[in-house]
Amino acid sequence: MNTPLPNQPVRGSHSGVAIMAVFDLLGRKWNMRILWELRTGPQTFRTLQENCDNMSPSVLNNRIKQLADARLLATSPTGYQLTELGNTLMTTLDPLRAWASVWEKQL
Amino acid sequence: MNTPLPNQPVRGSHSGVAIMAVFDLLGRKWNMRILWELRTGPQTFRTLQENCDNMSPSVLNNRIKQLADARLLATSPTGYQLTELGNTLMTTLDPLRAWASVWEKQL
DNA sequence: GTATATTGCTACTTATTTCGTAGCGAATTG
DNA sequence: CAATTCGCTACGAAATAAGTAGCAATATAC
Repeated sequence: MNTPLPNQPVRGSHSGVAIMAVFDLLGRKWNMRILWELRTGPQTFRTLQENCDNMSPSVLNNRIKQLADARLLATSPTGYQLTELGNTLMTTLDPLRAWASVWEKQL
Repeated sequence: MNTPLPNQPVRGSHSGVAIMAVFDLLGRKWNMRILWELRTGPQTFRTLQENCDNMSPSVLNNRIKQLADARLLATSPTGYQLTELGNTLMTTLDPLRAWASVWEKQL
């Protein structure tokens, strides 16, 4: 499973359009969640795993590599943390929380 | 595969917190892409399939049902289209395009 | 009004992804 | 130096997605 990056073909699309790479990357299970959990600060492998409902370590490890390839997270002395890019992504996804609560009310 | 909805347990989380349901739903392959393709207007089953890189009809059908359950899309005389909720979701995801292009530049 | 094409699917098989569990080697703590 | 914690790998089982064929219903063409 290769890491979807802009300017190169991604799963299901050969256009290389950046937004398609985003959909491919974030559409893989756990990726959005992992970034979300790291919003509030760095976490170790095992803490992150616990916070992501004990997702399997093999998948977590795989995801960490993908997200690192995509320059959205990086390792630090205190654990994995968002890069600047990862942070700005989370900021653009931030309004999702508000949307989710509207959604919740309407259902 | 059940449809993740707020206020009920979703894959990997039993909290019922709305944002987790969003991650579960949007984290499934094609869901974000399908909504994105419908941004600009209604599409028939087969057109949608073509625009989603000829995804398999079985999965498309499955996703349509999920997204309809989640009240994000509905059928109309001219094909499938976003509901009001679906539209507001796409609006909140709109800044992703801008982020994606920054991402592209930095890689 | 009958042949042709298109549309929305379903069925089924195969491939890929994800899960779940066990556990190892390195670093840290007592 | 024993015990724990940590990051991670291996690997079989389960779930999900892909790929292909095709059918029934409606629309279009002649």
